[in-house]
Amino acid sequence: MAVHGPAMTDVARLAGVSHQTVSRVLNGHPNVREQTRLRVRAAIAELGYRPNGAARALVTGRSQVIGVVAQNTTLYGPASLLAALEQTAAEEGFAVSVGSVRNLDHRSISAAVERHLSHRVAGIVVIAPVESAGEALERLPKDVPLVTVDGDPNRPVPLVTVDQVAGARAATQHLLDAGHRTVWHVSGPSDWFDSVGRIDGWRQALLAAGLVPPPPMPGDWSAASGYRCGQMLARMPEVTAVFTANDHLALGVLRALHEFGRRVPDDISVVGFDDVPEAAYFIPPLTTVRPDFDAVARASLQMLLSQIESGTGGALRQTIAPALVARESVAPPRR
Amino acid sequence: MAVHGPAMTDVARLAGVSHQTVSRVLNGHPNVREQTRLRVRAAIAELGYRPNGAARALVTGRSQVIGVVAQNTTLYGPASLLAALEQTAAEEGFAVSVGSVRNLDHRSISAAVERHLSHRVAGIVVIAPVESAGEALERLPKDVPLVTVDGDPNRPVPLVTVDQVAGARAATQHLLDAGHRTVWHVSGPSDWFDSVGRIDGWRQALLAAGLVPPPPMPGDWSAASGYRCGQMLARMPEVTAVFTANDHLALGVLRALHEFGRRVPDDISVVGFDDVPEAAYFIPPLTTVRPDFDAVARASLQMLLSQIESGTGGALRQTIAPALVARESVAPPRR
DNA sequence: GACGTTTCTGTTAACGCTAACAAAAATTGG
DNA sequence: CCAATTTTTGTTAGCGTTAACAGAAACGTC
Repeated sequence: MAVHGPAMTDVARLAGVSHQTVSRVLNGHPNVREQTRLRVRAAIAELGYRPNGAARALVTGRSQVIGVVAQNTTLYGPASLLAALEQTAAEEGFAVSVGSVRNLDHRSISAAVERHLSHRVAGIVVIAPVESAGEALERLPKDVPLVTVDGDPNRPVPLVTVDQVAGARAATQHLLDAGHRTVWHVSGPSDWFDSVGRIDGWRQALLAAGLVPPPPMPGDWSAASGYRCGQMLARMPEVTAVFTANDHLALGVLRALHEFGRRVPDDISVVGFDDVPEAAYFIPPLTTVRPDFDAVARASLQMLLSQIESGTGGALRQTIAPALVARESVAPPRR
Repeated sequence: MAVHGPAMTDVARLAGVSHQTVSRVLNGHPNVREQTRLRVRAAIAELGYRPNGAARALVTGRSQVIGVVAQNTTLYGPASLLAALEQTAAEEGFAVSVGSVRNLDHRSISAAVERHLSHRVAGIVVIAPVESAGEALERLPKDVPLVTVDGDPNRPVPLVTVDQVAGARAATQHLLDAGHRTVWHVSGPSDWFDSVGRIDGWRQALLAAGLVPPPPMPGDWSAASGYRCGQMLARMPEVTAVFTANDHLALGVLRALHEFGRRVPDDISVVGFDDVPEAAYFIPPLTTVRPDFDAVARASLQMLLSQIESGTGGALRQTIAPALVARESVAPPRR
């Protein structure tokens, strides 16, 4: 395609120096005379020169790009995470290349990672919330900086994760504190670690209160499945409090309860997870748990960068605590 | 960082051929003996060789990467678009590099584009829904394949866009057909083309029916602003039908109406735009307009690829028609 | 079997940059 | 003012790939 822009030698010629000096100016090398630096900068500006990342990547063996592997970036959680990662990476001078994936199975993940590797990305962030993803990761080249987000807590891979257990415990405790006798749970898909953690936290809170957890009702994150679970819950008169694994499930539950004439929070209290921006405008406004996606992004990127710089692939671990956001969907049970 | 993987010459040595033959096998060049091809493939597999995209990009002047510039990829529309683009691009063997941007002003956009250019992306897709973005685009190098999505219809730049006007007209007409005397509108921010188009379509439908459009109420896409507008609408007894510029605005309106005891659809009908997955679980299920993001992504990518291949920067234009999705939030007005 | 074609394979030279070293210029100290 | 040092600049050699051309095999044809 048409005119290749000017190269370093063109800048050098215009500034009356060698291309190496231009390179030094570009990379902030200290030993360049101020006057020379200015002349080079002027030449760069005049020609509209842009360094060629490919050439740089070739010679240094590493591009200023971070690869992200994620599934379904339409969901609120992954989308927020991706956006936050991109922002943080940009601040550090890194671009973000997305390799989204339809299914989080071995092959898809490996393929996405391969694509990133062949572009010589500096490091890879895998948003790997399901079991099958973890396996794919263990057979990756060991020399590629890697961080997983919301991945398997039991794998020896650097991991940043929202503290699902603590969040779920807080949500459940909040309902117990309001006076409810027990709390039901609409869960996410059982192969997501997020789901498992949230089930776990809910169960812990109940057990700690000396209660026997009722069977969790399995959903799939969607409002549709929340609606189906809600239809069952609505018909069970003993249910007064429900914790759903995310806000969209809660939305479905809310509608089912509404249809069955069970009022929220008067008859049943509901707590969600994620704090999607719309949660405050559900009917009624939803009490929920807000994970700090920015913090997760920052932590993962920092972890990745330290690997990139040091070259060591330490198996670190960092957990971000979420916060409960109280709104109107919780009230004491009526007696 | 550790071991650089094997290079083409290593494969060549193992297979007993020249590196150029390896290159030919990799690029599907026809004139290679079947037997040689197999030997090379075997060597590639044995060594776990991965072609170096940077080297390829350097010599061809173009990487297999498409840059996407977008704002706020957390919103449903942009997120869906991004995901669809990534899918489509992957099918064509392209990676997608995201340069999201806090504000869609000149400088941010230019900066994001610069970043992409310095990585020698093959082309750029700008999701540029606001006025200020357009200006930045006109001063870009002319030789970079570029497509804008949801951008300014009046600029000489290749553009793919959802037919906002037709969608809004359909939504409004749907309400008029149900028997409503007029239709109110809660709009998006006035600097978004999406908003302008939707206002336009709404207005057209009313004018075509011989009606005088009431003043549109300005929102900002958020449920919060929908809620504020809804509080006003709820107090106006003459209002029986509302078209909101997106589903989240509709959610806010629904809640305000609910609080004021105005029932939907019995007292007031509401139609949204976007068909977010949750819309079917609002109270009541929301009638809305569904843009086909996959189609938009396919069209933009195809347009971009044809520019990349041909080298010509034709100012094409393509419009994707959205579809009305009827649910329960619309009913005839009570007399 | 010699000759022109076609098909396949190898050789060489970039692409634009950084790293490593070499040379020149500026600075210092006596 | 000369030598020793430090700072600044230039030269050369790759990084791993593709493009362009050159050379070698294989295949017909007479």
